[in-house]
Amino acid sequence: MSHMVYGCLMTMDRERVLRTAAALLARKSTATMDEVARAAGIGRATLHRHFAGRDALIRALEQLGIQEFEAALDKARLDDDAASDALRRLITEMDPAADLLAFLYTENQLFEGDQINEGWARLDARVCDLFRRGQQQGEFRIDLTPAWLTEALYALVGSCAWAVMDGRVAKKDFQHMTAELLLGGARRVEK
Amino acid sequence: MSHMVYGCLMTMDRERVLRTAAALLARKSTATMDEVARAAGIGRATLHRHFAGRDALIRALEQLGIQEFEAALDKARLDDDAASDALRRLITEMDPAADLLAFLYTENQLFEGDQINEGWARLDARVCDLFRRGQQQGEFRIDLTPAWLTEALYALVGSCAWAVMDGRVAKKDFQHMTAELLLGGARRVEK
DNA sequence: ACCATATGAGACATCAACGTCTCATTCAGA
DNA sequence: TCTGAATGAGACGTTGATGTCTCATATGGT
Repeated sequence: MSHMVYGCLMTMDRERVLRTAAALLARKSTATMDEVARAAGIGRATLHRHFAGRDALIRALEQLGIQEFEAALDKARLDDDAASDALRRLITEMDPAADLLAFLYTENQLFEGDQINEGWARLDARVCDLFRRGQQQGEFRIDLTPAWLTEALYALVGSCAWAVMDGRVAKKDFQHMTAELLLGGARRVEK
Repeated sequence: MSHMVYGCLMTMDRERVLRTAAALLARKSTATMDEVARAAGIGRATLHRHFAGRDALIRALEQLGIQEFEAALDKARLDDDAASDALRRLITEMDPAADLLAFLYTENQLFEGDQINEGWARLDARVCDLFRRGQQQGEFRIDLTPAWLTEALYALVGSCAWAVMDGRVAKKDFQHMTAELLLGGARRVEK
């Protein structure tokens, strides 16, 4: 049966196209479908065969981003040991998907309430729980709300990814810059 | 002469339109010229009489943002006393313009090299100098580059403004949340 | 070598936003 | 009250991106 091979090739290609699209759209969020196709090295018609339209492409990117972020959350084992170390692990795991997440973070404002993927709420909750645990265990300061720390994590990951793309921050420093700034701000100050 | 009155009214109105446009575009960066006009309570034709086109509107917003940011930098007296306190003052002064700056920060990626206002470089340098001074005086940690701390300031101000718009952070907490997180991350840790 | 499928290139209609225009109305100052 | 400028509403034409279509070609499996 060619169905197995067909399906496999499709998903592989689909994956590759999505990666390329994410990389391009992270830099230029208004990139044309034609530009996306060229960047992926395929024709515009083929791009439309994979994704019904621009909306479908963005939604697929959103889905991919949710998957990657969720995988990062799983791999980071947020409930193990100190919250600081868990946060460090999370940032490390987020690194490969930073571009995609940065794009989705700024683009999410466009999903005007009508159709927000419920996946984000679940992921938000997991991150929020980590900060809350850190606060309850006396590791993090309590005057910064978990919701804000969560928001700050996204913002710093996104802006650091953007700074790396623009050459203002070295790629190898991504984890250190993001983690240290956020941890320094979140950690409780010993008196 | 009606010219004086005319000019005054125009600039006043222009200012008001720009404010409204900034508030709207910060939430929905793809807002139509028609939506911008409606939001400002004027007709689309009138909007075009004030600003030659969408480009001109964005450029005017950019100019306004640069002005406001520069004024904030001046009022914050970045060279006085401790760098920490100067940074706190800066964030306080940025508060009123946070929405506009948040919009411009995310929108700047669209100015693809061809026409970047040189004003930003000057402002970047002033902020960067503040962080550098803090490092040289032993107040800030030196493993985070001034360029990254500058970027982080923009990112945190922007995302906090956005969080306030969405009700995830209380408006009165803007300064505290932003300043404390950034300062905690920037400050040198006593051993 | 053959055939089915996927692909790339391009043509085409559609559509939304833009920019320009006109015209009736409103409003402020003389 | 009169007059001229500014405004709002709307009617255009234009443009750029989108989505759909066809057809020739390439590719991969048999």
